Amino acid sequence: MAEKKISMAVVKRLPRYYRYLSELLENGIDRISSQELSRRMQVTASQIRQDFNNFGGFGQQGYGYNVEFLRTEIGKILGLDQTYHVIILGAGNLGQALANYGGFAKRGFVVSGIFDVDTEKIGKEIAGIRVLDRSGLKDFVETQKVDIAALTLPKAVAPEVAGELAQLGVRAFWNFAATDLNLPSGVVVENVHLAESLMRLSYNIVNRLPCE
Amino acid sequence: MAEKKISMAVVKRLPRYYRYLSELLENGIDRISSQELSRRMQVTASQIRQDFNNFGGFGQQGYGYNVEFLRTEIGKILGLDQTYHVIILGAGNLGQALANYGGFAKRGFVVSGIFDVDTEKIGKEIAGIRVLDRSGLKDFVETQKVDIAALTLPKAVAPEVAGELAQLGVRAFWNFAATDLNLPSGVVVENVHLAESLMRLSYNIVNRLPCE
DNA sequence: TAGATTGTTAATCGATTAACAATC
DNA sequence: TAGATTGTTAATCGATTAACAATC
Repeated sequence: MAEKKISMAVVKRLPRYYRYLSELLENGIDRISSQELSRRMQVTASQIRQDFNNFGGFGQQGYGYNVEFLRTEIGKILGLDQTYHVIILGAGNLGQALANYGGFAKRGFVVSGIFDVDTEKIGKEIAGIRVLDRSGLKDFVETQKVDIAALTLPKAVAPEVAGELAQLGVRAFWNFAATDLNLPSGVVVENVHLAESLMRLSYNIVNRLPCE
Repeated sequence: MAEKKISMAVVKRLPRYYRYLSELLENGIDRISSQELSRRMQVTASQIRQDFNNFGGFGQQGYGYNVEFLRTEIGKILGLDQTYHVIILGAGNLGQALANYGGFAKRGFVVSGIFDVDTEKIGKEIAGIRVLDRSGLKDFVETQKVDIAALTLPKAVAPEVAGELAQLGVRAFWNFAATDLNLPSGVVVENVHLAESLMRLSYNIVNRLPCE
């Protein structure tokens, strides 16, 4: 299906729309105009309408948008109507934090395995899941469905482990290691580089604060 | 000092340059051309030169860039030549992960306090730092220097706690809570919305994979 | 119907890329 | 000097905003 190409700028904004729509729904608000959403989200109403129209008409002239419908549609676009099996590579603090965070399961991201090489950690349970030896990774991936691999391991080993997993058929990576993964095309990578985030913060401390 | 305004697009790329330059240096490479860096980083040489030139001439015609010099200069621009005192609000898994991550201290971000309301956690030590009762927060901020507050607490309380801290003079927030903070202008916020990151990943799984 | 608000086109703005003169 | 590569201007591309006709 050759749909019109959605720009990355739009895609990056969708999750935030989804969050705001979810909050509106929780607050019992069932309809909203682009103008009112604009006010709450601090983006232009024009942009909101342009963004939504990339996917066809979700609104109704003279009325606005139905919050529940819009939320569901954006959820579908984001692929939140599906279940994803996630394995976590690295049972350190960050890996544990991800495993324990309940919010993901709610959105259909189910952690089905946690792997490490540290014998101290192997066998322990995190969020009800036993930590497995990374030597059993190949076996696991070949027998279980794995949609996403979250990489919370040292940057020295991340590219290698990711490469192996890609070879075994894993098509999506949530990368927390401070390195770029160079994987075959067709494999998607979402990077979370905390060190870079912190540097942007310090940039703004140094360069923004004195002025405005 | 009214320097030319640097666009956010450029600022977002600086930490990645910094990372690549650090790696080059580790590998003993002391000089690099925009073309070679382009090849490694998968961005255009033109963009690299434009980016660096926002801050004045770092290179030399016919030679390229001196890696160590360039890295130091970008480090200064990013404010990495300073020390920042960080407090962590919320001693959950994510807060612990941040406190334990050694990489930050290396870059001048020193965790000086961790706060929680859970009596189970208060008094415990994380990464050598005792977890304090959040009721003592005001006192702490008034007597110690606090440059950055990392918010790893539930979204329901994050805006309120951030508001208090801003009132007490904290000017920078590293926000991991799944909510937007509406703070007075002059206060800088860097958001790390893991749920949104994961949604972008699932979007790409659903919408990118079948195509290319 | 009249009022409101979308969907969509056109105008503007900003960011990226290309090209080349300056210069090491 | 000749070759290489930056710094910088000009051209292109894409994203955002403004405006308004369509329509509920």
